Amino acid sequence: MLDIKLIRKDPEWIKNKLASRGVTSDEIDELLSYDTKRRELLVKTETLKEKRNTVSQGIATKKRNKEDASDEIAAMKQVGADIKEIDTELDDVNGKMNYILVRLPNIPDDSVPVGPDESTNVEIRKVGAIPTEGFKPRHHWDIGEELGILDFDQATKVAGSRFVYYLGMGARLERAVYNFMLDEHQKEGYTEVIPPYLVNNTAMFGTSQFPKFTEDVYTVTVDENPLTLIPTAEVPLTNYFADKILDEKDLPKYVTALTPCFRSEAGSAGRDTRGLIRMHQFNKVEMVKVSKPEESYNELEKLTANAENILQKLGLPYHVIVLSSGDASFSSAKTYDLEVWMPAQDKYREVSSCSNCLDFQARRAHIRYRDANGKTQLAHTLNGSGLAAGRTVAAILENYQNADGSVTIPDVLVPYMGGVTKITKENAK
RNA sequence: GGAGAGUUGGCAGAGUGGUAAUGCACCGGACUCGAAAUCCGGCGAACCUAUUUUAUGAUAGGCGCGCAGGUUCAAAUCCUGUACUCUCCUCCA
Repeated sequence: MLDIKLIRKDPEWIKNKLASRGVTSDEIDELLSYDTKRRELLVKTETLKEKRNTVSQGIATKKRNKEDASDEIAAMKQVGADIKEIDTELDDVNGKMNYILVRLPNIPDDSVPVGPDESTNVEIRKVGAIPTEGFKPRHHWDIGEELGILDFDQATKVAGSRFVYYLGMGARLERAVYNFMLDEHQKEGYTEVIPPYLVNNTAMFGTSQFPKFTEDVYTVTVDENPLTLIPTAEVPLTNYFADKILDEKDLPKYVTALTPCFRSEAGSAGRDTRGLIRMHQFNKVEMVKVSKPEESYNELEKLTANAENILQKLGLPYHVIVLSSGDASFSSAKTYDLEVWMPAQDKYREVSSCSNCLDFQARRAHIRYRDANGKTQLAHTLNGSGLAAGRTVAAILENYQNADGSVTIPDVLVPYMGGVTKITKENAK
């Protein structure tokens, strides 16, 4: 959520900044008119409440002295009615203002390319050589099904489309991948967390998935009490700090978690219908940071480096892009995507998204810290995948495939695979 | 699932209709070579608004006793709903 004071102070700047994020200047004008109205009503009602408080004290004194106070009480009856009326109007205006305010995306950083969508993203760097096998690379789903380590058909029968069974060495490989990631992040100073996988609406609002993106998630309701299956560990990890006032000396905070992620993928029908790329349920290792404002962009670079470290150690070619203003996620001021090379698709695919949300989530979730002067300040929050496990497995299958259909295990994963260096039809189960 | 108790400032803890005691902690001062102890004084979350100043504030006011409503001139206090915590019973990986 943006700071209404900031919008009030420089509306033209905000309009300009949010233009490429699908926000019209009319929306900002409407928002500001509600803000003006709201403040007028606040002054009115607060003046009346001050009067009520003063007179009520007088009534209390009189009553204590056994004097008659019926004139004051009669007068206050009207004041009370006036207050009620103004407060009702105030609630209405507040509601209208917040409806717009909580749906405004974050302001892109000055370093972010301005543009409408992914076509205006900019490549920052390319790492690792794209492999040139002497054979035509096959898709990971073909490799996986042939080895018997992935079963999409039976998963479709049991759960529906966009689900999968990992079997034998496939399951083992995924476990190796995320254990490796968690171990690496622990070395970088992240605290490992196992969070709740279902969260309430307040948490979903805190990280700004709600109210705008309710259709992208699965929500279960028991006795009228709705809980949402987390679409990313960002939600429970960031909300771990909700309603807290941290000590400046304890910042930055680094946490990491492996969780399943659940996404309805509404609106992506027909895209990536095969393979591990776009599932309703997938494992992801997430990194979350809470930092002081002046350090958050430096922390974003370090966070991105932590994610890149995984790809480098796995020997997977990738590139880093900075998302343009129109393509970045709702709460992000700046996002780097890491895209891994998928030989069979002959293109890069996203495996990580690293974002600095500034105080956008902190304002919603009340994540604050006390600075050296004892003043409370909003902290900055960051999050990044490190990495999506399923997509990483897909990338390993494709990049490490051999002509005979077997898949070589990246060196760093061999210890996690119990010494196995290659998945073949023979050892796959 | 059943029964009961509870939720108040960083912590502890009073307060059953008149506008949040008190203690500890914290800050300043005195005493002291310094500290502790003691004494004196101060400070009570977070948030919002107005005025003023612009830097990191000041002043006034509102709000605030888990949350949301209601009754009342006035609600921590009464009523309704709800969340959570604890204890006991039941059940359970």
